[in-house]
Amino acid sequence: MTRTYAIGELSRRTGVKVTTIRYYEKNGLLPEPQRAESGHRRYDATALERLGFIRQSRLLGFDLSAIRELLDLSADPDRPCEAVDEIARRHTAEIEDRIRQLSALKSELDRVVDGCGHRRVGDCHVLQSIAEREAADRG
Amino acid sequence: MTRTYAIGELSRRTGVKVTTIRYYEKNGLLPEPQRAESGHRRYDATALERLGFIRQSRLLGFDLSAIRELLDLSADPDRPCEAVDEIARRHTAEIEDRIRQLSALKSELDRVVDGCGHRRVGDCHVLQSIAEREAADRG
DNA sequence: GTACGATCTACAGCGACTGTAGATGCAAGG
DNA sequence: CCTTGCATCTACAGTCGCTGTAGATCGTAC
Repeated sequence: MTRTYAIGELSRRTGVKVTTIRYYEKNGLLPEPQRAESGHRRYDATALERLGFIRQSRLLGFDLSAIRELLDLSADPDRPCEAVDEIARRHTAEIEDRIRQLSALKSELDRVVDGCGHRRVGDCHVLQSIAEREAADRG
Repeated sequence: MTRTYAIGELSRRTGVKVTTIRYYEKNGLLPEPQRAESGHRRYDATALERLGFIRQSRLLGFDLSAIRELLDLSADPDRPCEAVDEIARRHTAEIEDRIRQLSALKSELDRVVDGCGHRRVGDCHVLQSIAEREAADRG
């Protein structure tokens, strides 16, 4: 008879909020747990581990559908792990893209903000630059 | 009698989707336009300019409440433009933060993905690294 | 017994849209 | 004049990953 946890304790142990745990359950990331007579959810070590995995994946920026895939794949330990690799690399590539986009954005913004001499709004450099940017579309 | 535009033409000229234009109107970024007898919206050059400004601001990553502020400020050309500058700099700082976060995330991910030798899922390096990451919280 | 916190369900709200349904309008071709 | 086909209209639901709310019940400590 191993230890079980109420949802609040699971929450404390993983750092995932109670409402979020229920949300994960409703969205199929966590299986429906057993219930105490009172109707309260009771979790075991397996659930603790699984939720920990979900949390770490979220911290790494994986979205829930990617996490679902990772969990599904890990249920099947004999399959080759190319699919796992694929998901991780795709995600890395997305983050690289995002960094590139944001860096481009930042240089645009720097150009816009640069040289604001605290004039009146009427001839504000920032507002003018925004209004005049028609070339740089599709960022 | 200057030229007016139907919503579809405004959309084509600014690159903002028709539904998005109506959304902006509902959320107070665009004033309610005049209507033709049929009930169809009719826009003028002022609306075209304002929507262009909104689009460029969105491309620069400003959120709608910041854009609302910018539009409100620019309605008052005699005020000093410090507030405008403030908004732009705050936004730039947020983007710098975001880039820093994503860069940290990317090195984490690189460490996780690194050295996947296409094993079986059962001893997949990627899954293990995620499962074992308990130290690096609060990213 | 009673007070307080934890848990329950069910549903609304966030931001910035996007998509849908079902009803009209309008301009061009036959 | 009639049809075809797109544009436009309103109103509302769905996206993602939660968060917050209301109102009820449960469990535990005093």
